[in-house]
Amino acid sequence: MTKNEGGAGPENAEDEAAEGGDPAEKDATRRVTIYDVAREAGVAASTVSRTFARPGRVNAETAEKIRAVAEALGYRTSSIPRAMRDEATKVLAFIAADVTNPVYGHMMRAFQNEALAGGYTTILLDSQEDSLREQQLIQQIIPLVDGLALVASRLSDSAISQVAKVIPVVVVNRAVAGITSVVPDTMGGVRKAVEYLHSLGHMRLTYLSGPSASWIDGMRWRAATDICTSQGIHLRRVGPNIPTLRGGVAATQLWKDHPTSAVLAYNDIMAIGFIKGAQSLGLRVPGDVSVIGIDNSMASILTTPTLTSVATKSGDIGQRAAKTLIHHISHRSEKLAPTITVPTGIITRESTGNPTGAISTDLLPDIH
Amino acid sequence: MTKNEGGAGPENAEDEAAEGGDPAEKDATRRVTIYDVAREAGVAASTVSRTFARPGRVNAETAEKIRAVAEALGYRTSSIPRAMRDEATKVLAFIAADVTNPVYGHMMRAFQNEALAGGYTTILLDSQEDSLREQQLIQQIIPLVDGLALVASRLSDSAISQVAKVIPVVVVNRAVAGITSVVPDTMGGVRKAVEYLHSLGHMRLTYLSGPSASWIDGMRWRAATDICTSQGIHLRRVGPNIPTLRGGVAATQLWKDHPTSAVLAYNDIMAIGFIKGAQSLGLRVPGDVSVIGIDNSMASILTTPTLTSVATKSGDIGQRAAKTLIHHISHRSEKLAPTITVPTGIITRESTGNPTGAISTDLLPDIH
DNA sequence: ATGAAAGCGCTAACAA
DNA sequence: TTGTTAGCGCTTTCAT
Repeated sequence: MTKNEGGAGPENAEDEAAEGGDPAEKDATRRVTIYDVAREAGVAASTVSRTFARPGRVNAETAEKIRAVAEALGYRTSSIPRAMRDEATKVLAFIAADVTNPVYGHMMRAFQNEALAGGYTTILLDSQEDSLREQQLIQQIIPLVDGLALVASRLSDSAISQVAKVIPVVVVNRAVAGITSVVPDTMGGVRKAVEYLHSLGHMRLTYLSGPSASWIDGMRWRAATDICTSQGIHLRRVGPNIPTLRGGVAATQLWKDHPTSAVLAYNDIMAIGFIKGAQSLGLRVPGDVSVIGIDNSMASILTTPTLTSVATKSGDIGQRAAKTLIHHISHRSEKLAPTITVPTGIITRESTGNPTGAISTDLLPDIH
Repeated sequence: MTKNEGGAGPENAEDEAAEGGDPAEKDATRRVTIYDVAREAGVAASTVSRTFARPGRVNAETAEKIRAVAEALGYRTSSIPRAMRDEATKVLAFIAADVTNPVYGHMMRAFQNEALAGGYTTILLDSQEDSLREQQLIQQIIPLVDGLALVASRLSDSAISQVAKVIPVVVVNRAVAGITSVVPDTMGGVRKAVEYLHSLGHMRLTYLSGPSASWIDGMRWRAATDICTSQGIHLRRVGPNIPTLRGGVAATQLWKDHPTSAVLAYNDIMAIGFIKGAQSLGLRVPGDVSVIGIDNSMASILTTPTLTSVATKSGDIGQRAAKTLIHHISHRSEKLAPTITVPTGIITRESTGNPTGAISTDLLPDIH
């Protein structure tokens, strides 16, 4: 890899001064090394090395010349040998369960920007919601990076702890004992949603759960349970469901056996699917059923009605995750930071309103 | 890096059997190497190397034992030394302009799955639509990967050619002379859209263009020009615009100075923004203006009215890109494959209909 | 400030 | 089949 084929190479015809009876008649298809640069610049390889690895430890003029030669020769610094010696590669991996979900895209961006500020490059990996694939990706990538952000990981707690022994890890949208994690304030967000519904007059709520392997889904359900209990609201759970539009539509069928005046969904896209499903049943939203999503994604303003949603600032999460991870890397011996919670809010839109009570009982008299 | 701190480590108290008067009293914080494994297993380092790098060239029993020891010691294979020697790392980089856009997420997935089938791991990088950042990411990542997929690159043709001299490259959603590229059949897609509008009776069309640095935007405009000319349709261009919902809304203002009965937007999200803008102007879609997007993203079925859109199978593009790139890597000397075009279709939904003619002229009589 | 030379972890070439 | 040994490109002592 990393080299040209034998094709045309017209651009460096004049820089091989000492070419005549040259000592190394290499095949001319290798990549350029510090030795090439050193020879060309008339210095020792170590000087070239220092120029790039330890700026300042070399005479400014010498460095200048070396950089010029390196540039002309097309030399590229590489973090690889550093990695071989157990040193920093200055690369961070962000392993998400689903890169197709814009929420993670935004999180990754914030992560990347924060990482960049610390001198790190970020690479994104997609586990496709598959724990085996996630495990393989992690093993593949460990040697290349200084730290890992495991986002909505589908791995078991013990598997994550295992990984964290080998390399600095921060888990996102999940908590694992002993590992630093960054999570949204689920309890707060769900509370706001439930209290809002309560204030509207809703006394019966269904939670449309997400993937069974999702830790955060469990948190959301737990939060809903706690809050509904304390508020005296009747709560039901439907699921697990596939967290897609289709999954939301399908959930409508399960919900309608025991309808409630309000529904809280695992995420926006499922909430929208549910709305579509309800509408195709002839129900009106929010007239017959109020719906709240979670994520506050762009989709929430595209649908009709627009979707009330619990907003977690994914940007903040990404930023905190990067900051924390970088701190870990540079202070490996320090005690682990505790779980970091990012605040959450609720954005009210058109999908929520006062319950009419009429339709539900009318339509489906079998609720007890 | 790659090692635990000296902190609490209660869980592995039993696996250090041969610890007593050990020969190498290393500092115990290094990562485990093939030498560690070799010593522990009582074989030569090269045998361990072969076990992982060249399976089959080693006695099954020996290999078995070595694997066991390696596992116990926590040894991890690394492609790094291979990379140092200019050999394969079996990693591919997928550099996209915007990971926040689900279109690229899907493309990346298909790419990843195809790559996996060929034994490659894929990493995703986000240039954030910034050519400087893209350039830096590329330089950073080149030493770690065997090939690059440049998706919707914002780099100049010459910069891309430069990169392609150093490492196998496939450009996606763009064509660069001399570099293999995978692009949607823009001409075909736009033709279908225009012909469809024509069949509906539309004779005046506006193209809402995207980012000025986008190669594919140029292609779409060019295709629209060609086709409208041959069909005798009046075409206008509005933009460049930021390819976001907001950008689409803003474009409405520019459009309304010279309204047309139909609008083709650079992508779905802009099309939806345009619809929102038009609606807030009191116009009905498709009654007063028909709108077509490009991408056929999920957003197109979330809005009201649902959006007619030109569908490019991003999955197919990703797959072809991976296939092509891998072929390049293993056949570097071969002549470059030509541009690969992926077919395109049109999905008609509610945002398009017959022109009424009435409103436009009525509302804005200054069109000539 | 710079050079010479000894590694770093791993693979390849050559023996055995 | 396995061990020995010599690199790979770069960093790092240790001199100078």
